[in-house]
Amino acid sequence: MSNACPKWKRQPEDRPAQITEAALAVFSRKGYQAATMQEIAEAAGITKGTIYLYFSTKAELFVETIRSQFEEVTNLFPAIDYDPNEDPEEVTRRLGRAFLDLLMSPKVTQALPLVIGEYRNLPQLRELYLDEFVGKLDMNVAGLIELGKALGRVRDVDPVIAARLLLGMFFIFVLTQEVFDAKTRTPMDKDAIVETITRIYFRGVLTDEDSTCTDS
Amino acid sequence: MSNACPKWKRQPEDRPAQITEAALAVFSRKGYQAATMQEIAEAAGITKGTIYLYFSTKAELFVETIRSQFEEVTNLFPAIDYDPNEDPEEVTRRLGRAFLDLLMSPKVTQALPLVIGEYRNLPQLRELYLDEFVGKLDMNVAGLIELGKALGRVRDVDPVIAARLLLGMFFIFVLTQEVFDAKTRTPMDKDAIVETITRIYFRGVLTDEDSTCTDS
Amino acid sequence: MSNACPKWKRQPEDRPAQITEAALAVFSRKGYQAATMQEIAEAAGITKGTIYLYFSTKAELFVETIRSQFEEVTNLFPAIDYDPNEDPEEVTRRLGRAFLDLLMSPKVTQALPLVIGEYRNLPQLRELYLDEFVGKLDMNVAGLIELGKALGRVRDVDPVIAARLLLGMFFIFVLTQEVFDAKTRTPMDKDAIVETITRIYFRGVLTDEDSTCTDS
Amino acid sequence: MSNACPKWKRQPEDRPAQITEAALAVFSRKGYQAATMQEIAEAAGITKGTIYLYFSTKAELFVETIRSQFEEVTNLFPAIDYDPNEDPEEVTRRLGRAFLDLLMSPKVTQALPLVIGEYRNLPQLRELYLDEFVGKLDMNVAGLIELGKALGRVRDVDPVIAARLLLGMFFIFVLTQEVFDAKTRTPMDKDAIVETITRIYFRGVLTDEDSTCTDS
DNA sequence: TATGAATGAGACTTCATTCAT
DNA sequence: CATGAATGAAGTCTCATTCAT
Repeated sequence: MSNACPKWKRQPEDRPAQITEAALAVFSRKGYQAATMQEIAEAAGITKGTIYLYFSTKAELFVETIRSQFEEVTNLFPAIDYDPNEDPEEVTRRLGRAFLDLLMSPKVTQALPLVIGEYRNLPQLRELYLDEFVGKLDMNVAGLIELGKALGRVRDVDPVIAARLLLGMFFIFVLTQEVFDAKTRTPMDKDAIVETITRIYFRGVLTDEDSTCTDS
Repeated sequence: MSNACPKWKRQPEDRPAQITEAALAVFSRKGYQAATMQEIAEAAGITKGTIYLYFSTKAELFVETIRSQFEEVTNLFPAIDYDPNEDPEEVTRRLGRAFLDLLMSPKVTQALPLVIGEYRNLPQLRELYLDEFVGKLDMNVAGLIELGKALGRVRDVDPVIAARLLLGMFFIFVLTQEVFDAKTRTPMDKDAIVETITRIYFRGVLTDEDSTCTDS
Repeated sequence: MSNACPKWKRQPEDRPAQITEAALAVFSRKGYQAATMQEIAEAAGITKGTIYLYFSTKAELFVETIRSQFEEVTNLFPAIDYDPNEDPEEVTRRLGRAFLDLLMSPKVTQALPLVIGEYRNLPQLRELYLDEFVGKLDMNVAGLIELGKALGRVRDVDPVIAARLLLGMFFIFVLTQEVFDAKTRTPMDKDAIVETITRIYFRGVLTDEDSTCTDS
Repeated sequence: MSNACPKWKRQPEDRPAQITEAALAVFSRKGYQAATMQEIAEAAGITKGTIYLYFSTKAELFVETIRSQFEEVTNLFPAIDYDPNEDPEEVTRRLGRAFLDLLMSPKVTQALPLVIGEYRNLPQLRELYLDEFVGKLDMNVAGLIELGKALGRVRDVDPVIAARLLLGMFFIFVLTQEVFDAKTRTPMDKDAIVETITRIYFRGVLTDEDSTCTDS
């Protein structure tokens, strides 16, 4: 195909992916507006003009970059196999762990703040966030909760609200510890976080003493 | 008195506040970068140059705008009077309600995404968010949790982590329902949200049956 | 006159002079364009608006500032009393000294580069420089040279050219040593400069041996 | 070849030179501050943005413009071939002529006042003037003077001071006649100027009669 | 007289986008 | 396909000048 390419040739096989990867890195470092096509091109090892062969505007490049990240993320969590005999708390501790790893992966910690920062001017991002991210997460977790309810293991709560609460618990740590880098000021042990989330989500903060005698 | 003066309004005592208010509106509609000083000036009913009499750069105006919002918010929640005889769950339901109202106020729903969108290029925002917002919230709630622990009402959890989890539960709804406007697609009853948060935070999702016999 | 002025009152007796003095300092530090009315006002201990009570524009202030300096300078050199019996070389050494002192005074070293920098956009400066400065200097010195020629002491040279050459000899040192501050890199003794100028101007650089036998 | 292309000229090999040439013209007409990038671009037949592909700021463009002029000038005078048998006065008359032509060339008459007008805010100009212009001129001429001294032809004068005096003699005419355009009011014959400079520089203004008997 | 808040035109500079090569 | 020189619209910030007090 290439007539004896002398050095390393930038693989032209998957230019779009090559570009969105570089774009994510740059967008994530500078933000959407502050990032320049020049920088992105440099990061991708190509030149400005070439980007326009694959993406018609900067906005489109941005949206596609975000979409490709979200796709990769949501592709990761359908694989929840649930064994009804397993201790439900244990199931969720395991799930919670996987969940936090996912939400703390660079894909998410980079893409999320970008979406939050730019959804105003790029309406597609709003759809993307609500449908592809929150929506799919909700649906996944809500399904588990409904299952638990059917089995009498889970209380009578709104499954979607409950699902989103679990997301929120993880989210706040991702946002604060990772995105805002609070981990350098108030370090928190990842295991302790997962453990506390799991415990509170399942048992609540009150002692059993209270929990056995109170009825809300 | 004479509102017929065609040009030139005279300083209405508090120009800075007048400007930051207009600025919040415009920033919140367009984002930091996309907002122009021209627009902000128009929104404030003055001219571009006048802004620079009070704020030396756009960045400074932005940071001060955010700071003033955060100040107003954090000034609102020290007023937590806690009666030890009151049912702790009831206390928190009440507090939770106030909390959600606060976090769902325009001040927060406008300021937060701006901070998340721009903290990269404006380091002061990071401090502001961590110190003035998360930090103060953590401290407040963590205090209550410690009190609960001392009274034997609350389990042995890390107070700061537990506090932040509560914040996260509210936060995800603010972000999703308000900021991203999911309330127009998946409306959720505010009371149901607060009720579910309170119940889960205190009792967990599992039924009492489970909760009395399991030990994590 | 002043009803018990409490502290030091800025003498309102001669505002224009007070302002041009401050203006010279600021203009000279920053240049005409880079100097701001604000700075000048501060340097004069008054406020911006006040300047406009005495000078209608920045350009006018500038021209008047320069004019006042040139006036003071040219007022200084008519006082050349010439005693025909005195050794002409000695006369000029004395004059040269006074001349250099004058040209090296802050008035000149500050005003000259300003004129050179801005004569393009302010035609009045060109007149000022040519008429008030060069013209008067030429006339003064040329007069002496004509006198010398009449007495047979001075060779047959064009008096105006010769006069201006003397100015040039001093000028280059003022410009280079003072204005451009070369004195910090290639310090030169003031006396040596005056001595060399005098000697060369009167005797030329060639040795007497040559000077007696060559005829140009 | 095709001069019908409406938009978009392709890089004519040496854009930088094309730009600095246009810049010199505009700067020299308006001064540094008053010149606009727009005007310069128009003068160069390109658009504003293009200038920034070659010069990062207006200040850099200015300094480079000056530097390129000075370089061309200083590249012109090393070619002083000196024949010891030639009459030294004749040598210098010849050199003086070349010197004046050089200093009176547009390169110098345009660049010098610009330097004098802006050295305050652009420190590099000071270096440029002192090192590239005055320094190199001094060195050149001082070399000749030292040679003359070694041959016993030149008196015991400080070579650097003496060299600079010669520069000053030319300089004042350039400044006054050319830069300030005094030639339209008091025209002076170029040959007369060179002749007078040469004569005075070599023989002084005093008559031989005096020169043979006085000893300073 | 003096003030200084307000004005608004104008400059530099950036950068997404185009297109001749 | 790829390039990168060129474009030009747009935005921030400055500052001389005005004028109500």
